Amino acid sequence: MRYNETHKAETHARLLKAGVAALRAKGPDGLSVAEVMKAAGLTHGGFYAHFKSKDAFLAETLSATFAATGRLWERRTAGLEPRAALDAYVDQYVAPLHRDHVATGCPVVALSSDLPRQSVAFRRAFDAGVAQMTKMLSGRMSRAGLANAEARAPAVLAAMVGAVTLARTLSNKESSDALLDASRTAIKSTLLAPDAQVTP
Amino acid sequence: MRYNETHKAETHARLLKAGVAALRAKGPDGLSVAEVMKAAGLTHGGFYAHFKSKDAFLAETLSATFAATGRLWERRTAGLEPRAALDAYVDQYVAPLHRDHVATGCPVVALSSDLPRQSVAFRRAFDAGVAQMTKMLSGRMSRAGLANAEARAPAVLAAMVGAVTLARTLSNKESSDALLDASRTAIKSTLLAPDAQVTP
DNA sequence: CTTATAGTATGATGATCATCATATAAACCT
DNA sequence: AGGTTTATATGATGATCATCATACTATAAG
Repeated sequence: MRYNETHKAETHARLLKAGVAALRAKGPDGLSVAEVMKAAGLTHGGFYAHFKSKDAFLAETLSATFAATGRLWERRTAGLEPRAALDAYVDQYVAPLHRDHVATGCPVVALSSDLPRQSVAFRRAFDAGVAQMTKMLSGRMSRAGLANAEARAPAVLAAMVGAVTLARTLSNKESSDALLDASRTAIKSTLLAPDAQVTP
Repeated sequence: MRYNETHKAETHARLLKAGVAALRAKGPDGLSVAEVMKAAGLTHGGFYAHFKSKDAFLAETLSATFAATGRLWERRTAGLEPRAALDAYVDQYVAPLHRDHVATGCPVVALSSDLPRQSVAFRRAFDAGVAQMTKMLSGRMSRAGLANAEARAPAVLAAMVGAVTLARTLSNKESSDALLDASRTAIKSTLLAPDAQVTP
């Protein structure tokens, strides 16, 4: 059948949305083409009218995922003073709620170990996503008056990623909560380390 | 054919060894039964005489992997003074060499995001492995004269895991090296934080 | 009102895979 | 020496999957 001009673009967007919703939960390999099409209310055959390959789809989905989570975290700290926004970011990232929701949480934590086994396009998208996150954190840090933000942001992000990663591996809830508490505290004190040269 | 008593146990061990060699590189799902058998010089059919299922094999392989890397890190710091051993552990873990060798590196970094999609047995083995690593680090810390070792070890381990995880996602070598440097420094200064109460 | 069109559906193909049933063969025991 | 045993080999089964070829169908354009 013949559709209006925007129809294909709308379907494309719908497929991406379905991909974003499922990628972190199922992983790049666990996500099947048929499943994505079904989630968008279609059958498997038409997929290749929208994407050159599954790999291309995954790469595009990953970019969309980073973009979406980026917006989400912006929204969560919107309206706060720079310092409060930075604190809130760390507090909410290194938290049980984040740990317990892989499917809507940080894609770095959800997908990092799949990376070496994925296509070049996927890895490229991942790299860009991490760069975006680092830039965002660095921005938050410098707006909060911390010096050396650009140089220090990657290590801070690493500590945050590691905390949620390890917290997810612990089956004992108390231990996991305690780890998050300890990491949150350590990260915040690292933020105020000597070379941070806080401006008033 | 009939073999001597130890033959089956030897083959079992050989299969595990093949699994250990491949698990971190290919991931639990990317590793195929036939491939493991072939690596051990056998054909696929006999697999189920040794393991109840692929999942059971993966869980056993993961335990063996944690055990092997544990021994490896012990060996790497053997003979050093407690304080030097702790330093060496952090230095070698948060390092380019570790980042560049997924297949022989820390299983937590290599497999963390596969965890939610694996069997209960696998997750249990992972949990035990992390507990072992935490205990090992905690031991190193307290032998090095640091107080609160048991409470602080998990967060330190998280920062180490996060550093290598994030370093692996960065395609730019310089950025990745810089991240490792910064993280290593931050982790070491965290080790000496106020509540560490260093004993002379 | 007709027709060309383009987005989807149906269905096939070939690949990979875990798992299992059965056959084989060589060494241990008698 | 010969029958028994048992780890391993061969081969089949059914499932899942990415990808593609082809058929359909409703509508926008004429």
